[in-house]
Order: sequence, then C-alpha cells, then structure tokens
Amino acid sequence: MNIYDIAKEAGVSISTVSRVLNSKNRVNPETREKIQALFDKYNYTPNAIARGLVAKTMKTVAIFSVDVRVPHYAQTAYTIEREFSKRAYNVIVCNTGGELEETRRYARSIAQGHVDGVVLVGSVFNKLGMDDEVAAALRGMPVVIANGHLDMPNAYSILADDSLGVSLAVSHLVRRGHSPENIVYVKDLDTESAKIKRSGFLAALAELGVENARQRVFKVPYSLEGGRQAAQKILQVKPRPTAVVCGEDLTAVGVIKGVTGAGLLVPDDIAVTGYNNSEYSLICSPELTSVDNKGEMCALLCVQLLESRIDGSNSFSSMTINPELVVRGSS
Amino acid sequence: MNIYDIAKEAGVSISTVSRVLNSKNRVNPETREKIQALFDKYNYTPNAIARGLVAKTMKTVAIFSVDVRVPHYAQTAYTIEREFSKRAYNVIVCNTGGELEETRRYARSIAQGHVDGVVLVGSVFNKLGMDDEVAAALRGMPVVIANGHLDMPNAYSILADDSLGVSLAVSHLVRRGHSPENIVYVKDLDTESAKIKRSGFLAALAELGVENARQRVFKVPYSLEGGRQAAQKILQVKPRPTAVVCGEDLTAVGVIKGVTGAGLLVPDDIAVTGYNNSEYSLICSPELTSVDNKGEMCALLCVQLLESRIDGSNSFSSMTINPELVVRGSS
DNA sequence: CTGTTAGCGCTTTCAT
DNA sequence: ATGAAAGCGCTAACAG
Repeated sequence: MNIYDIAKEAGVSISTVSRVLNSKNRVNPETREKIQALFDKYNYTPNAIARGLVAKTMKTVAIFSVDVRVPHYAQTAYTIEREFSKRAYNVIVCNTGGELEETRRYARSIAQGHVDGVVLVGSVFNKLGMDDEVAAALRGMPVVIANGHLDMPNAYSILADDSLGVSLAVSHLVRRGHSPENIVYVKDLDTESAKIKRSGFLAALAELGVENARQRVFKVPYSLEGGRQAAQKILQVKPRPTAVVCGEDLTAVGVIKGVTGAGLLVPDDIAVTGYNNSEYSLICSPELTSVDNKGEMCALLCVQLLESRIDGSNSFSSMTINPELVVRGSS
Repeated sequence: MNIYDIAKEAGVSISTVSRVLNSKNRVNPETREKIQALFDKYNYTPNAIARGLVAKTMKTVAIFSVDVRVPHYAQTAYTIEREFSKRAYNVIVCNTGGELEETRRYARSIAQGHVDGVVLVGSVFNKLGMDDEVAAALRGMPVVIANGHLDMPNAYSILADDSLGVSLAVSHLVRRGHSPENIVYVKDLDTESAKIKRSGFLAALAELGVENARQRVFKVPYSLEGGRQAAQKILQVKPRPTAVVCGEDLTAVGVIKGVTGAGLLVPDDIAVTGYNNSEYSLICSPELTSVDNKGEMCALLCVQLLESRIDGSNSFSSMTINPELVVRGSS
C-alpha cells in the first residue's frame, strides 16, 4: 500500500494524498476525510526510506560506545536514546570494543548518508580524528564527544572535570583524618580521562605538600580482579596506606574485596573511593564512596548539543561539568 | 558527490558506475580503475537511503528492551548488536520503559518500512500481540521474542526454562541440607517469566512433599530496597527460614544486605540464591549463587532466528534453553 | 562491455 | 484546492 494506491482509490492525485499526510497546505475537508478514511482502512504508513530520500535525512543518530554492558556506558546510552527518541530520532548503537578496525567499520557504515550525527561516549575516542579513514567518514556530520576531545572542525565536547573529581576524593579523605602520605591511587583504564584523573591525584597531593607521589600510583587492569591485584600490592606498602582512591567503581569494588579478603576492615583499616557513582557503589559492601561525574547530565547535554548542531541552530561548542563526591560507607 | 557526478567525470554512464560499485557484472578493467580512482579521489560512498529505496530494506533491526541499564538487558542488547553488526545490519535500540504508550510509539516508528525485523527482550512483551496498534505495526516484519511468547503469526521465540531454573536452585539447597519447609521464595517482577519462576518454586516444593507453599512466597518491588524489605519479612517468619530463592540477582543482593544488616550470616544462617548470573552476583559479598539462564546464548539464537526469518531461509519457530546453576559463596 | 530507461515512494514546485 | 511533473540517488532490466 503506497501513496499511489491511496490516490487511485480516493480518486485524487498523489499530491493531494501527500498533502493530507503532511497537513501543511490546506485540503478540502471532504477529500481530506475521504483520504483519512483510506489511511485507516488500510492502516497506511508512509515509507520512511522514500521520505528520507527526499528529506536527505532519516532522522537517526548513532552512539559509539566501547561496550554498553559497562554500567556507566549503559546509563549514558540509555539517556541519549531516550532523549533522542523524544525528539523523534532513531538511535543506532555501535559497540566498538575499543578497537580501531571495528570503529572504522561502524564509521564507514554511518557515512552512507542515513545518519545525521554521532555521539562518541568516552575519551577512548579522543584519537579518532587522527585516523584518516574514520575522520573522512565522520567529516560529513556533527559529532559530539562525551567526556573527551576530538580534533575535528565538526566535533564538539561535553567534558567532566575529572581532575577535580579525584581531588574531591582526596580532600574528603584528608578531612576524614587521612594523612596525604597514606593515600594511594589505583589507575585502571588507559584512556585520556584516566590520565587526567591520575594527574588530578598527583596535583592534589602536591597541593598538600606531597611531592613526587608517582610511586603511590598503582596500575592494574580494569576489572574486579584488577582491583584485587591492586589491593595485594597496596597491602605490601610500608607504612600501610590508609586510603585508596580508585579511577573506576569496578576497580574500587575489587580493592574492597581484596582488602576485606586479607582480613582488614573497610573503612576502619583502609578507606576506599570509586569513580562514576555507578550502581556498583550500592551493590557492594560496604557501600562505596564515589565521585559522581554527572553521567546523566553529560548525556543530556550531548543530546542537546548534537541536536542543535544537526538542525543548524547555533549553540555552544564545548562545556565542562563539575563532578561531586557522594560519601558512603567505604570511607 | 553522487553516481551522476562520478559518471560525468569518468565519461561513462551511471550504470557503469553502479556496476563497479556492486562489482557484479563485469566491467572493462580500465574503466573500472578510472572509476575506482574517482571514488578514492572524492571519497565517494553510495547513499544508503537511495539504495534502501530500491532494495526495500535498510538492513536494520530494532531491539525493544525495557531498560538497557539493567545489566541483563544490557548484556542481551550488546550481544544482539554485535552479532547483527557482523552481519552488516544497523541496530536501533528502543527503551520502552515497559510502558505501552512508549512501546506503541516505537512500534509505529519502525512500521515505516526502514526496519527489517525486531527482537523483543523479555517476557514483559508477551501481551503485545493483544494491543491492536502494536500488533498492526509489527505485522509487517518478523519478530522474535527472547524468553517470552507472542501470539502473532510472524512471531518466534527463544525461551529459557525458568521453571527448571528455579527448581535447580531449590534442589541445590536441599542437597546442601536445607529442609524444604525452610526455603522461601522472593518474587519481584510482574512479568510472565516471573510467574513461571514462582510456579517453578511451588512445583519444586510440591515435588519434595511441601504442599501449599504459597504463603512462603514474598512479593516485593524489583530493587535493592525491595530485597531488603523481603529480608525484613522473612526474618519474622517462625521458624526462621534457612534459605531464600530469589527471582532476580538484584533482589537477591538486597536480601543479602538486609539479612547481613540484621546481624545474620550468609550463608551460615541463611543461604540466598539469585537469578540471571549477572555481574551483580560477583560484585556483592558474599558472591551470589545464581541461576545462569544463558542470556548470551539466548541472544545469539535470537539473532540467528531473526536473520533467517528476514531473509526467508527456513528455520525453527521456537526453542527452549535449559539454565544451569552457578554455585558461589551465598549458599 | 556499456548506455538508456524505468522505477523505488515520496515531497515539492509550478500550473491551473 | 488540486494536478502534473520533476527529482531525491540508486538498481535493474533491456537493448545494443
């Protein structure tokens, strides 16, 4: 069933049918009703592809995320999808796994003109502008990156101040009586954001008079197991650290498990803080003090920014959100 | 840059350009190279919308999920996306929030001819066939439902035997020395699958000689807090139950927290089991014994089934997966 | 091997 | 208020 079939049965031309479909120009009320009746009778829905070909847009955006199974990314993807859905956009999701070749495949795919814009979730995508193929594919549409920076003229960012976020955790611990010399940091991911967090830690300690705290940073894989490994290493440090600041909630949970497993108490013997304020922080025991980097707000702003760039209304190019600390039982 | 521009500059007709694009029919090697060179020069990519209009497919599928932030759904959505991506499909995700009106909106949207098929994640969608609007919208394409049943001629299912799943947990507990009379069940969600789990519990107890165990089922909201509430109720039962079987991991974690908070030990005083074998089961303490309902396998089969229905190759209409129990520290 | 021509289903001038 | 016709960018017969 298409516009021709309807037109024929109604005894009018396709333009008239199109008019009632788009209810822009005025149509004789009688003919309009006759056509409406046929729409109902056949349960007619205009074809989005044909419309898209004329409109040069399918009203769809893509989300690039490393892995939506990671709660923080799931949260972000969810918010972006819901918001764009409200605005009548379809949302395609692309789990790149952090791999360049996959990212290229997705980029090539969305470069085919049916996607109006893309939001990149996470600073993992920072270097994407450097890859000629990806850059070429993404050149044609606005792209906004959540918590990262992309060196392309059509790229815009919503950033979280992760350096501030970590310093929040540090100063909280100090306020709780921990001596700056007894605080260590666990770095897990290898993203730009992770580097910024680490620097934030070093800067916060420097501010408190602890220079050269680099050896107080422990690098482990991003996983529960990684957190456990960190705990092992930390427990061997003399004198024993009294507080552990982690770059991610998942790792922090691992640290708690490692520390607890070794017979120590959290937070009495060792305090632990996480990052992202994800669900993990409520699931684990004790509940995790965590930096809330405002993931939902960030996603919301990404949508707002991307939408305005898509429909050409002017807007900002970049903005930074300040995180806050949520204190719970682990510190 | 389109096929006409390329054709003009190459001094050939658009059909020739189209031919090298699709490399089906043979083309003179020289002209082919000349055209290829132009593709590279202009970084030309054929327009997917135009292609779609001819092919009557955009090679995209939709995933309906209540909320991808729920780990089990995120896992499923992830697997489905990855698999379809491998098969060169775009994947649109729709977070319905479990609300009929939203579901209708999404259904109406994908009924516009640009979506080739849909997978419904979860038995929450069981009743969808009853809604005329949704049914009408979905009539035009194959739909497969993960762990549910849909009464439409174009609907196919991959099911997990949730009744078996719960009975696995029960018999494990009995084997561990718990008397059937001391085992209770926590029901959280209101889906068909949740009902089946509950029946599975009652059936398993009946098999063990405990009739009329209905009052041993506690209904609470699906949340950590719900689990805590369940724990409160359960602790008031005399004699005190020694084991709690839960319908979801999240609720099980809440039960553990509630029980632990009341000063009891898990599993020594009370054993707890969850369902889904989600990440939650590893995050909480003690780690959670949980029914692995093979979410990934289910997603994989959904993709396989939907794909075969889309391209008309024949296939099965329905199949059931058997869950397994993963025993951990909580029981 | 290559060009011409007709669609795909719709929107949008331009007439009437 | 309505119709005719062009065109969106591509594929697919059908002729040469």
